[in-house]
Amino acid sequence: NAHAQINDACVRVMDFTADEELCPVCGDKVSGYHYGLLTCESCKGFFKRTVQNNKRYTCTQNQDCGIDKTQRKRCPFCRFQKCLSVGMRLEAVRADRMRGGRNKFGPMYKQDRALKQQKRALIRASGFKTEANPSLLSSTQTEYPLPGLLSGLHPPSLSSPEYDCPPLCPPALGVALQSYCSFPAQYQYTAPSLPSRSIKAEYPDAYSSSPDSSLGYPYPDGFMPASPLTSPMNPGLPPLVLELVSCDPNEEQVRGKISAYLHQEQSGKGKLDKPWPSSLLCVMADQILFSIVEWARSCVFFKELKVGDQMRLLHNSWSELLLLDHICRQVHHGRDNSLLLITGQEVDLSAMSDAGPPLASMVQRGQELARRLQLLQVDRREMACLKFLILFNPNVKLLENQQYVESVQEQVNSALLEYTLYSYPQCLDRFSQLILRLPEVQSLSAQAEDFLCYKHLCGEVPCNNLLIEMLHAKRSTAV
DNA sequence: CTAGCCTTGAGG
DNA sequence: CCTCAAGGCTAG
Repeated sequence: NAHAQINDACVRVMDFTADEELCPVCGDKVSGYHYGLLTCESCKGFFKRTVQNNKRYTCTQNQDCGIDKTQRKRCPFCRFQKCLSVGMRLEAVRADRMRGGRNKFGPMYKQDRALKQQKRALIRASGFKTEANPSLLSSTQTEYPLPGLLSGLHPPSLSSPEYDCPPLCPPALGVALQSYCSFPAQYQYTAPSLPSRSIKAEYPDAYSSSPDSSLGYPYPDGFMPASPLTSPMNPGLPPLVLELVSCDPNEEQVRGKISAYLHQEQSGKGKLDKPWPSSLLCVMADQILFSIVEWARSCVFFKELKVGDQMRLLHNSWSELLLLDHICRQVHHGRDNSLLLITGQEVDLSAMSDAGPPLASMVQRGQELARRLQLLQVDRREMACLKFLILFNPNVKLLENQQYVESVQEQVNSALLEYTLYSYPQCLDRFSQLILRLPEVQSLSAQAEDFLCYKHLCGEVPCNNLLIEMLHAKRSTAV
C-alpha cells in the first residue's frame, strides 16, 4: 500500500535529516532508550506487553500495514514486526521482571548518545545542510503523504522532451541504459556480514544457546531483523555504506574485459594509425565509461529512477566519475612518476612533458589529488560513497525526481559521515577532507572535458563513441 | 489494549 | 546522591 510506503520513506528521510528525534517505529516523540534504541513511550509499552505476555497477533491485510502514530493501534502484528525490524531487542525484556537497575545495554546507549552529539556538532561545524525540507517534515506528522516523493515532483511540463524521445538523443547511452536483457542480473545484493559485536543476552541461560528465547520469540521464519539505519548495536558501520560498496564492480572483471577489448581492437586494425595517447587512450576511457554506466544502471537507488533522470545524472557526472576512477587507481598505484592504466600498464610521466602543457598540467593536478587521498588512506567504502555523491547531484537541471536525488545525496552524506566518525575517530575532519575533494574533482574533470572537446574539434579523437556522445550531450543541455 | 505516568534500583 | 531504562499501574 502506497500510503504506508510513502510514509515509511518520509520517516526514513527524517531519520537522516532531523537526527532521529522520532520513534523509528511510529514516528511519535521519542521518550528515551527502550529495548535497544530510542523509541516513544507507547511503542516501548507495546513491545514490553507483547514479549512479556508472549502475545501472538495476526494481520488481516498483507502484513505490510503502515505504522504511524495514528494507525499504530490498527495492526499489532505489523507493529511488532516493525519493532523487530528497526532493531528493538527481545533480550532487553527481562525474563524475571526485575525492576530498576541497569542492563548490558547501558554502555551502548551512552556510546550512541556520544555519537549523535558528535555528529550534530560536526554537521554544524561544517555548515552542513541539515534542515529537512519543510514539506517532508510535515508529511511525517500528518497522515497526508506527499504526492510525488516516489513518483516525481515536478510538473510534467518541466520534463525535457528530448530525453523522452530516444530518436532525438544520441543512441549509445540510451541503448546502454535500456538493454536490460543483455546484462545478467549480477548485482544481487547479498547482505554483508557485519562484524557482530557479541551482545550477550541479559540472561545468558535463556538466550545464549539459541536465537530462540525462553520468552518464546524466535524471529519469524525467513525474517531477520533488518539492520536499522544506525543503532547502538552496529555502530559505525552504516548498512548503507556496505550496500554501496557491494554495488562496486569487480575490478578484475572490468580489467579483463577492457584488456580483451583493446587487444581485439588493436589486432583488428592491424596497426594503429596513431600510437598511444589519442586513439587507444580514448578507446580505453570509452570502455571504462561503459563500465561506469553499467555500474550505475545496476546500483541501488539509481535503478529506481526513470531512464530520463538516469541520463541526466550520467550526462552531468560522467567525466567526474571517470576521473575519480582514474584517481582511485593512482591512489592504489602510489607512484608519483608514473600512471597506472586499467590494463595494468604503466605510463611513465617523464615522457609526458612532450604531450603538451595542458595535458601535462591536468595530469599533474590529478596526481596531486591522488596524493591527498592517499595521504588520508581513503578506503573502498569511502570511495564508493564519493561515487554516489558525484552521481546523485540534485543540482542537475530538469530532473523529474529531483527530491529523490536530493534525499539519496543526504542519505549517502549522512552514512559517510557516520562511517568516518566511527572508523577513524582520531581524525574528526576526515569527512570534510573527503568532501572537499569533490569540488576539485569537478573542476579538474571540467578542464579535462574542455580539453577533450578541443581535441575533438581538431579531429584528433575518434568520434563515434560514448565519450564524445557524453561530451555533446552535456554541452547541448548546459545552462 | 493502549499509553501516559509512576516506582525501582544498579551503575556512575 | 543522581540518572534513566527497566517494570508496574490504571484511566480511558
